[in-house]
Amino acid sequence: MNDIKRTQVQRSSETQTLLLEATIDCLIECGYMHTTTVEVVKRAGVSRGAQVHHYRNKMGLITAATEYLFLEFIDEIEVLSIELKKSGGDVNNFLHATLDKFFHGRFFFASLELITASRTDPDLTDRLIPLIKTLHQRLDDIWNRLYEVTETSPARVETLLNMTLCLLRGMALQSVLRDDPEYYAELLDTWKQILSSFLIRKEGIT
Amino acid sequence: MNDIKRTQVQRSSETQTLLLEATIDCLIECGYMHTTTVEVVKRAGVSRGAQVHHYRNKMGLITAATEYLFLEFIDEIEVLSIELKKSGGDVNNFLHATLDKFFHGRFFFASLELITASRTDPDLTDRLIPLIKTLHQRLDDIWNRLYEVTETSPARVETLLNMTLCLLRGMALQSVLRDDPEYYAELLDTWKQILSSFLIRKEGIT
DNA sequence: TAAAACATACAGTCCAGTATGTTTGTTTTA
DNA sequence: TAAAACAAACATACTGGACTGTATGTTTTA
Repeated sequence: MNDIKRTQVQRSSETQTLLLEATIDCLIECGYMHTTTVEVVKRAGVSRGAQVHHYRNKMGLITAATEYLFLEFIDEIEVLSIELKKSGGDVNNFLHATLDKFFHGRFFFASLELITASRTDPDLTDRLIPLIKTLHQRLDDIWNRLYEVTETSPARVETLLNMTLCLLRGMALQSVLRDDPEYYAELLDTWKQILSSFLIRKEGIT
Repeated sequence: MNDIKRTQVQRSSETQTLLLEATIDCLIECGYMHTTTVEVVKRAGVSRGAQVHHYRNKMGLITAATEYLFLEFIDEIEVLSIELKKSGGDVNNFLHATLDKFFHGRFFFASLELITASRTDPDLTDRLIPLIKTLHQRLDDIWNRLYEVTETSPARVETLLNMTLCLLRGMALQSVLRDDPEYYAELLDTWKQILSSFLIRKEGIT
């Protein structure tokens, strides 16, 4: 046996991570509908008993995976924003990077499954709302630390952030049935033009 | 018996309508995940045998219901655009009406269920793509008949339509977990301002 | 040796598809 | 034109599979 002795907390932590990662992968590849506990434990390579030991039921597993996913996403954005500050990039850079996270990262499509499922599941809704609120709060903070609006802007910084997010969300959703990179590039380009005439980088922070 | 004698085509047509309506209702109220053939026939008030007679399997039922839904939606938009032409309304009116259809009509949330499900179901994707294409083509036509861009606009009419749709889509999706009418009103208002500086109503048609 | 972590087996439920039987409407024919 | 033959529409029952939750047994660490 090549069994290295692990502490209980190590064993727990490692098994939990395996389960949460598998759950997110499953959400993305199979959808909420086919994310079954059986499929998750199969992907995680642990037994059904282990899953049930750490997460009493399916809802507990889904909730924990969602929290895990959201934290990962916002941490990535945080890193991005710090790099942007350092490198002195412009609006487009951050926007582009955020878009990239949306389209090519695993955040959006996993969220899509969760949000769609929660629409008809009050239980899930109750669990997701606080998690989403925290996420948006942290996004607002990051955005506000980076930008301020021009004098002629028709909106506040938060409004422009939220419009950007809605636009990205709508584009990502459409991309499920329309695979057309040029189309999305054109939309995004137009939006960048509009946005950059209203938003300017905050000065004074290197 | 108060059985009125109906012809075969009448019987078929009425049963099919019952089934399609029930399917859409079920998609909205239960979600794709819980839209089972059993639940649909219960809502439609017909037997399982009747359903299977008209739609060989679940996929056939879903596909037919989707086509039904899309036709209904685009017909409503068509009516709206004709009324707009007659009354000489502006961009905001049509936009507002379209938004209303998105949020309060049954089109968006049923579509959301279908699109999300199709993301992990190649079979469903194949069936939805042609339906979606037709829908967007007809929307493009309507929009092009109504508007033209200003000389300073950064985009073509289609691009602005599609940005509008993405924005609405993103807002509607967010509304699942954030019930905040004022928030959406502010986003929409800002977008209207931006849009109206780029779009003008076509002349020459009463 | 007690408790946490993990594994296996079972029970109840629900669903899609199928098979087969019954009713209703339509066509044919005497 | 009325009855017989046929086909379409509708109904019921069964089958096999999948999933969640639970119960109970085994291994690993403290």
